[in-house]
Amino acid sequence: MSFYSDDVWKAELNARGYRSTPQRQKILNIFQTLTQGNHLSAEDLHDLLKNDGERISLSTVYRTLHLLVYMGLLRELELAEGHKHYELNRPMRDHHHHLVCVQCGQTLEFQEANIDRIGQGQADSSGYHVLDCQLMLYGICSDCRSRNTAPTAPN
Amino acid sequence: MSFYSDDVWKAELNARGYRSTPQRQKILNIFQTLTQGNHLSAEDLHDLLKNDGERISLSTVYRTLHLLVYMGLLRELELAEGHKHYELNRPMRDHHHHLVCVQCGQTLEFQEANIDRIGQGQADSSGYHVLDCQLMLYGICSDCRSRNTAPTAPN
DNA sequence: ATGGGTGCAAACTGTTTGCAATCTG
DNA sequence: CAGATTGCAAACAGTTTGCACCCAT
Repeated sequence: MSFYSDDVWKAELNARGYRSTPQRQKILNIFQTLTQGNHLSAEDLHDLLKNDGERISLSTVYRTLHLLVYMGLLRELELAEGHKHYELNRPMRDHHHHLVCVQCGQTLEFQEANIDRIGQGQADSSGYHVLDCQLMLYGICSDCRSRNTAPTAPN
Repeated sequence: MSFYSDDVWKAELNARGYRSTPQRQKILNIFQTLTQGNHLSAEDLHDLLKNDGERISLSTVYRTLHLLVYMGLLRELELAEGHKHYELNRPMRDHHHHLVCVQCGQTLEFQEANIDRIGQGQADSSGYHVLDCQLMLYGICSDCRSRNTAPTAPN
């Protein structure tokens, strides 16, 4: 299920002028072994590493996340929580989209190859190299709608 | 070009237990007269109001933006700048999507009715009431790609 | 040995909140 | 008049940055 072995990724990093470090290897591995559909915040990832007994600072976590997004290996998700989440970017397969309830934060995932196709087409015709393509649907789930019979204040 | 006249919106607010205030009216009007394709951050909006001689606090701007998103009148955009932008939500017409270059931040808009149709279908079958549907494409524009012959560091 | 990477702590930015005063219905 | 809304200032969360030390290449 791994896309990059440690040394292939090391080569990839070196080719771009970056260096392979234990922290970077460890972080990529966490994402590569993460169950499909899970996503981590910077804080989540930091805790996870700490619990694993790793010695790593939150700054390095942030710096590595940026690097991985920049290299196209991770995708950055803006869900309902107010902070970013990250997951492995699987451009061709298992690529999915998100449906978020703006009231309770419930998040559903779904796949839809047509969207990726359309997005790819748009990017091509604009000369962009696609790193990520996400359809974000924001709405109100049926539970919240039924709970809303009485007018409620946002927040 | 206005969707809500001041008193129709007042009625809408009252029907939901909210009150119409000069600040809220003013903010909605700004968005309703904003040129299609423009979007404002909370700060932008606050400056705009201040320059117009309005007396309004940044907190109220934030609170009103939340309310408008919650009511489905605005859509919240996560572009490349690190803070949120808002624009009028035009569900049926002029609805568009964004293509963002993660390196230079250049943003292109495009329309694609099929996406909205697919999104709507997904939401329906999950029991969601859609407030917003946005396809976000993140990539690297051709200018940045050609500028990238030498490896560059992120940030 | 060179210069990229890390950890730490401090700074920063955008956003939220508590509270007293004010305005709307 | 009751209760929703505002402005202010202080608090907050997540993220970024400067710098001295460390480690890959």
